[in-house]
Amino acid sequence: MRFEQGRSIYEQIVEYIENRVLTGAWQPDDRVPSVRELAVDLGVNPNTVQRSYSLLQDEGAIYNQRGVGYFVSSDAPERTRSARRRQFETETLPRLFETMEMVGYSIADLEHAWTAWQKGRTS
Amino acid sequence: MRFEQGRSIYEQIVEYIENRVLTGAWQPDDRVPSVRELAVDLGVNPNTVQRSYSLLQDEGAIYNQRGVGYFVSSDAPERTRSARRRQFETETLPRLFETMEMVGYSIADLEHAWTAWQKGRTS
Amino acid sequence: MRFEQGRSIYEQIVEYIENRVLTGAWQPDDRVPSVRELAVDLGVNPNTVQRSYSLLQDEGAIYNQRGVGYFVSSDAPERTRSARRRQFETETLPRLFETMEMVGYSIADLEHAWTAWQKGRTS
Amino acid sequence: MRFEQGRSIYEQIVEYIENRVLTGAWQPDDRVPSVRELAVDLGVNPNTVQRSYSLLQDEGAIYNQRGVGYFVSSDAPERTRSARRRQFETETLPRLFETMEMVGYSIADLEHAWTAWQKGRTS
DNA sequence: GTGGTCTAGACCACC
DNA sequence: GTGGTCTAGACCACA
Repeated sequence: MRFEQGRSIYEQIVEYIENRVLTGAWQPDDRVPSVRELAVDLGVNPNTVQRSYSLLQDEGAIYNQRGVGYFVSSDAPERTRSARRRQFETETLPRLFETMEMVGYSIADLEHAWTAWQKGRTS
Repeated sequence: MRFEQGRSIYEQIVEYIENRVLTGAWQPDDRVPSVRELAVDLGVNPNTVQRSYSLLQDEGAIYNQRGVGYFVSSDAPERTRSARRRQFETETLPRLFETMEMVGYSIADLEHAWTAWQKGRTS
Repeated sequence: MRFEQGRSIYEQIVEYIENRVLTGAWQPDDRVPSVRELAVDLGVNPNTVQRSYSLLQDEGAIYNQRGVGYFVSSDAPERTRSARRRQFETETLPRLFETMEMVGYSIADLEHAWTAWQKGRTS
Repeated sequence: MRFEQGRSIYEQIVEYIENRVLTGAWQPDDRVPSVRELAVDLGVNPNTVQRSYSLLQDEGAIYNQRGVGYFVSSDAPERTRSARRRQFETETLPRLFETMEMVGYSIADLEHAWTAWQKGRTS
């Protein structure tokens, strides 16, 4: 995984893990990688991973079993999905529409882009 | 103008001015407010405005006439619009589509949201 | 005449006038344009031209006849030429040579550039 | 390091660092001094160094690793060298040649000066 | 009047 | 520890 610059790394890790959960790659009660393990994998400071895990735990997406590790919560998928969806509707969409109007991007353009993107996705 | 927190002020000023240009509120060769003037208007430090102006000048959106002030470049609208559009297509859209798929938001849903937003816009 | 940005306008005007003198376009005791006249020609604030003229007068390149105008000094060509030459040898050349070494530009390269430049000059 | 007056400090810092890279004193992926550190070394304000680093980052000469520091880019030497060379050919040389013609300095004179300078360099 | 630079000092997010 | 941002205030060159 490569990180974009301009956004904090710990946020990108959170997003990465949420995506794993949303896509079902990680199932409820699966054990997630240990802090140190993931830190090595991502080439990142363990403190940074720790911060991401703490945040995810606060949100209830993962839980900790002392001395054992972190695990995916049973309701993580629904919880994460609804949170994302709410954020999507209240933050992403309004901004999206404003930008579209500003740069002259029509809803038709957007549909084309969507189908094009789906093709690229499946190929 | 009020500033969101979490993003730097000078970036929001840049965006604000670009929007002025995009919407045609400021025409090419119009003089933009002086650094000090805008600083007072926005209630920020002149250095902050200065930074925004320098950035806009680097992008070619405005130009400076020594001892007189800053002016909107003749090609500022097209330049800004195409820059925004490119960024929109390469950064915003892919992320958007991924999120849509992840949270189960269809292109039809998006069209509904669009028409709803447009109504709210005109009313 | 178009001005570069990054250098002060009054300096460029000084240089411009010195060049007229060096090339013989303006001869000793010729009258130079009035401050206002040149200011209009160059599309510049009269104060700026005035500043250039004052500087040239201090250097002895031009002299003023009250109520009449400015004139090229009799020794202006030699004076200017020797000043330029001194500056060239003490400031320009050392810097030039350092840059050449830094970017790997040989004296042979420079000769080629010279002949090429001369050709472009005559054509 | 002592700064010339008449040019901005942050530009001289940029040049200083580019020279370090060009001469190979600083190798790709070497860590450059921290902002605060260099500021103390040079006896200037950290903001000034920060400005230089931002500029160098924009040019791609250095990159930032969040929370760690700045590092020399892998292609910094070539990139910097070619940029300098381009600037040399398009800005320095034409002006040089014009001055030479104006003050009557021949290419032969210049070769002599070059060899003399080289001797002074090695001794 | 204009912009450009610099300092001093503070606060913050991040690693 | 690192860089990033912002403020306040000053000084300067320039038009």
